[in-house]
Amino acid sequence: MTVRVRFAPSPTGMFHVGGARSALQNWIFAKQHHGVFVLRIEDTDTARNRPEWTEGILSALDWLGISRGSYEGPLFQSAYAGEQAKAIRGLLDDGRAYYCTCTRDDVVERTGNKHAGYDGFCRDRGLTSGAIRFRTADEGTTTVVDVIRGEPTFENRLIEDFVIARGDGSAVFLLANVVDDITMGITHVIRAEEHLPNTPKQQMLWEALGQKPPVWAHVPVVVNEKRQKLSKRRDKVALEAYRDEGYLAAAMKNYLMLLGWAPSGDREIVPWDVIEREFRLEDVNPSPAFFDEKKLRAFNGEYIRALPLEEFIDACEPWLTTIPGYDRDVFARVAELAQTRIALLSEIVSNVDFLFVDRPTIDEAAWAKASKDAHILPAVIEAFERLSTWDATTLKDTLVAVGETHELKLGKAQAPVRVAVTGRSIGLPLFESLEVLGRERTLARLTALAA
RNA sequence: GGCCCCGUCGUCUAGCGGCCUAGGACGCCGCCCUCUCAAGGCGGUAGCGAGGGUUCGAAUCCCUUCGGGGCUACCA
Repeated sequence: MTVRVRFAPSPTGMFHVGGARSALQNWIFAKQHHGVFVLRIEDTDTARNRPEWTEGILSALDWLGISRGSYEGPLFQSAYAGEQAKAIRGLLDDGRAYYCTCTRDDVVERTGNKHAGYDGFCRDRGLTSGAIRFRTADEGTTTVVDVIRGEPTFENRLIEDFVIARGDGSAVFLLANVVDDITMGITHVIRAEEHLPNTPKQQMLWEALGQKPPVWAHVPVVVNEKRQKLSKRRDKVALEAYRDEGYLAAAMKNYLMLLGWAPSGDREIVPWDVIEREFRLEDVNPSPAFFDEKKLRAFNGEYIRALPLEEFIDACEPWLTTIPGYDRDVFARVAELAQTRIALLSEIVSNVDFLFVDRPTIDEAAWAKASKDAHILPAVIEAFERLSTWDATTLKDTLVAVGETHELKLGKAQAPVRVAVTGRSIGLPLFESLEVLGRERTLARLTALAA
């Protein structure tokens, strides 16, 4: 039997990093077993269903290396309404399901317990319309065999007769999800732990529909610093947001896979093919993992530094081309110096923008500090003007000399020059920057601040 | 409230009865290097939630307890 897994996101307008992790895990599992990865868009909630949302999912997967055409789909849950209706009909005919017209309030009123599950009021009323509930067993237990969690067991009497279809006949998630999985021949369901409580219900459905349940694997949820499940509402969860800040896909993938799992040996930053080879679902740590952006950022810095120079330059361009006057050749001359100084690609802008703008914006706090020694500027200008060669070494020697006559060490002497020329107190090595900037522009900026 | 899951440094993890006076990574701190800032090098900080067992021996097995989380819709 060939392995078939699925990734089934609902279109919400952004791609959740936790979803990215699940997608990657499913993808690797399929690949390891020479199986098939199915992408199913769960679009049955009309409130969250827009074509562009789906496109967002496809491009996010693309970014992660799960490219279009390399998997089955996208399939749409809405396209399987017929199968779902058929399954519901069958369950009704078999007496496994029944119509119910109770509202939540009715149930609470009858049971006097706002936490109580459905009381089975409509079981034998022989209704022919309303929502449809699945009749669960009153005794016994349902055991879910889970690759990561062992065998969680649930008491059937505590599982209420749950709704499988709305009043209009359309399938509800629990049922639609199962019918689609059956229709698509899914053999392994790898998804987030939040679905674990649903699993006994879904397993009952698989069995009632005459199918052997799939192998389940509930991976731990990704949590925030307060150890709550990462939510779109309060946390930074959009994969797109990280991408736009300049996180590299490779770093993100590596980091995501380390949430709940680790490759062999005392190492964490490893090539993707090692992860693909070594990852084992059964080795996934069952406890929730904190999404630590600090660590992700450190990983990203390492990945950026490991980039061949040309690739680094290419990778920076989407951010650099937003600077008027950007020139690739000029950037290429300092790229190597910038590479060790950024952890996010977006940070490249503040490191090199002074090379392209007419006049840098002077950071006030930086100038307030550096201007204490700004009295050397006229002497620096004079010395620089006399230079016959304009290169980093000469510039440095010159500033050292000027500094000495003013009893300023290089560390002090460079400050006003740096701020005047780049606008900031921190940045690329100064003399290489001046060399690339050129004599004319350097002197103009020094003169402007010397006053 | 009920059900279920989880519990090793602040964080992510290694560990699957002796190799552990618990290893690595991020963070943090210090030192070195140094024109700023990084990068790099070196060193340091810090943990088996608690209590009972089982065993010659427990981070590893069992029980209890405490703590955290998830689910609990005619959403997915």
